[in-house]
Order: sequence, then structure tokens, then C-alpha cells
Amino acid sequence: MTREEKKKKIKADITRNAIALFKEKGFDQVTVEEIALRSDIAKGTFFNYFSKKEHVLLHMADSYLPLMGQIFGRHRTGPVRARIECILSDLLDLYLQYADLLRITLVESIRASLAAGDEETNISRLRSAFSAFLEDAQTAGEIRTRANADDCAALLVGLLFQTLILYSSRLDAPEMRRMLVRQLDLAWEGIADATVEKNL
Amino acid sequence: MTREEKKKKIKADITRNAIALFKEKGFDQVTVEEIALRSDIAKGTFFNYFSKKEHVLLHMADSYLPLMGQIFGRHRTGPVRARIECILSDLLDLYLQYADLLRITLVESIRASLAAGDEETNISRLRSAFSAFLEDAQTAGEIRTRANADDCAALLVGLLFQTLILYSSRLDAPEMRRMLVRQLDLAWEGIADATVEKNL
DNA sequence: AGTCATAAATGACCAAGGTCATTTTTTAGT
DNA sequence: ACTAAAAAATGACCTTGGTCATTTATGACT
Repeated sequence: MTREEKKKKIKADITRNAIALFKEKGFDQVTVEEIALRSDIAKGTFFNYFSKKEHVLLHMADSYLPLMGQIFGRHRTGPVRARIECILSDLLDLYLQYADLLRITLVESIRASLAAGDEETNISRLRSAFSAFLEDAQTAGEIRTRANADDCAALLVGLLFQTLILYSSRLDAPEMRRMLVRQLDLAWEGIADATVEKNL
Repeated sequence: MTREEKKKKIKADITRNAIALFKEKGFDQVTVEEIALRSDIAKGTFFNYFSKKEHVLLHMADSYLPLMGQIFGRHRTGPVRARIECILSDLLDLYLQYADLLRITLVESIRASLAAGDEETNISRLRSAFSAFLEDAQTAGEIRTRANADDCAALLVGLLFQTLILYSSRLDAPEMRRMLVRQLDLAWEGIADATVEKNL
């Protein structure tokens, strides 16, 4: 095993053990020493792999990337609007599966994005995934041609986040899904009253 | 001075001193002991008023509430769409004025909203403010009647946050304003291609 | 195999957030 | 004014995230 491979493996080990502990006891109740112990390393070594305890969460989110790709790939047929609804719904389900953990992960992802320069972040990758999806849809003519796919993507991520922010304390899955659909409807049809719009 | 008033005063003092220090040196570079010292209280006393260091930020955000009300009250004439644009732009300016501090405040507000049950949060108040504004606009007939004002408000807050998240590392004010306008245009007119929509 | 340079692991140590038993202050009732 | 009870202040103490000088492992080159 080469040096690089070994590092990858240890980082993956730490992440796996840390996440398992977080799921068991909650993020704040797990100490770095505990993670290190279970990963057969010293506490100091942990910080050779992650500069902050929270960064484990970001790395975990990275490892969910393929799953995200899968969600976007899963819905390929039918009208774009319906497919977006399915994608949003699947992302919501994913979130709800480990809401306690992903809640903090979401916060950390936002923090990272707010601090990051031009580097990629979890959130920018989510936007990109939507953007790529929408560009395809745009060539199919189901989306306003004047609209920019990146902007549409940002709008969709924004409404997803608002839904999570508003409801994730209650974790009322059906209500969250309804809100998601209503928000998507709004974003899709527009806020403006069409009759008034036409008169301008 | 009654007991309640005294507590209010001390809490306000702590907040003022803490924020001043945060602006001087940055949140992480300020210790609770330092805040306590400057506020003429003991370190332990600080935690009688704020259970976490971060909670000072939330309380500061609360105190900005009147200013927020002012922003919403300032734009009362002209078409709704243009007024929303002005409000969003003003909120952006407010954010940019102390971006370093408000960045962490935003993160903490999101964290609080994700954890909060049904209590009010900074973010829920922002949504409510938009919602009230939009309800007025709705009676004026400039907004889809089928649309719910709360949903529109959530969509607007969502697009504001996405703009902050995407650009606040670079702090490119003009670019942020442009993105805000593009997002609002999308939300206003809808993502869907109108010609396709009609055919459905 | 032996030597050296570089990468990685380590754990003693430090700083600072947060807790809590104890002390001090305030209020209310007599 | 005196007393008892409730509220608030305090700072010693603990925990834990994070640092860093030192030690140990690794791999390249002769």
C-alpha cells in the first residue's frame, strides 16, 4: 500500500468511525479523543487529517456525492417540472434519513460556503448538479430561454434550504414535501399575476 | 431601576461591548473573559445572560429588528416588483456593512432556526416581514392570487440567502446585486417557458 | 544494508468555553 | 429595621478542541 493510499484509508476510517459515533451519541457528545481511540490513532493524528472536528462532516458530505449523482440520474423521463419535484423529494428523503446529523452538516456546509473563496463546496456542487440538469431541460425547451440555468439552480437550492430551515425542527415530512411542491410551483409559474404582467 | 430593567441594561451592555470587540478583532479572537471584563462583570455572569458565546449574535440581530422594519416601511410607492428589489438591495447593503460579523450571525441564525421548535427566530421574522409586505401587495392585485404570501416570502428569503452564500466570500457588491435582480426576475416571471406552459 | 531527508504520528500542553457550589445582593413580609 | 427566601454574581474548576516540539516510520539513493 502506497503512502497516498494509506492516508486515504485512514481518513476514511476516521470519517466512518466519527460518523458512527455521531449517529450514536450526537455530534457534541462525541470527543475527538473518542474518535481517535476507535480509529486506533492518537488524538493529535486526528488533526493531521481534519483541521477542525466539524470538517469530518464536510468530508462525509463529499462522500455522498455519488449518491447525489444517482438521484439526479434516476429521473430521466417525463416533463421537467415533475422530474425536479422528484429530485427535490429524494433529496428531502435523504436529509430526513439522518436529520440530526445532516442538520449540523448543513450548517457547516453553509459556513464553509460563506467562507470559501472560489473553491468548490458541497453547496456549490449541489447547485452545479441542478444547473447541469436544467441545461439539458433548457435545450428541450421546457424552460424560459432567457433564464440562466445557474440562476434557476440557485433558486431551487434556495427553496430547498428554506424548507429545511423552516421545518427541520418539527421534521414533519409530509408538510415539508407539501411546502417543497408549493415553492416549486411558485418558482415555476412565477410570483407575478399573469394578467397584470400581460398588461405591462 | 427595577430588577427587570437592570437585567435588560446589563444584557444590552454585554451585547454592545461584545459586538464592539467582535468588530475590532473578529469573533474568534475575542474571549468571553474579555467581554466580561469590559462589561464589569465576572465571566460566570456572562453565562447567566447568554448560554453560549454565539447567542450574543442572535440577540444583536434581534436588536436590528426596528431597522428591518424601517427598510420595509421605506419603500411604499410604485410597482411591487420594484419595491421588493429595493428592499432586497437595502438588506444586502445592511449585510455588506459588517459582512464579517453578519456572516457568522447568519450561520448562527440558520443554526437556531434549524434547532428551534415553534419559537420565533431571526429568519422567521424576516419571512414574516416579507409575508406581511406581500399580503398588502396581493390585495393590490399585483401578485398571483393563488399564491400564498408565506410561500412567496420563503422564496424571496431563499434567493437572498443563496446570493449571500454564493458571493459573500468575495463580497463583490455589484455582482451580488445583479444576482439578486436576476433571481428576483426568475421568481417573478417563473422558470417555466410561458409558451410551453400555455400548451399544457 | 546503511544513511539521510521527508512525512507522519504522538501526547504533553495550552487556552478558552462552559459548569456549579458558594457567596453576595435584592426583595418581600413582619 | 430585621429576617428569610429568592435572584443574581462570582471565580475556581473541569473538559475538550486544538497546537507543537519531539519522536518514529517511510522511502529514496548509494
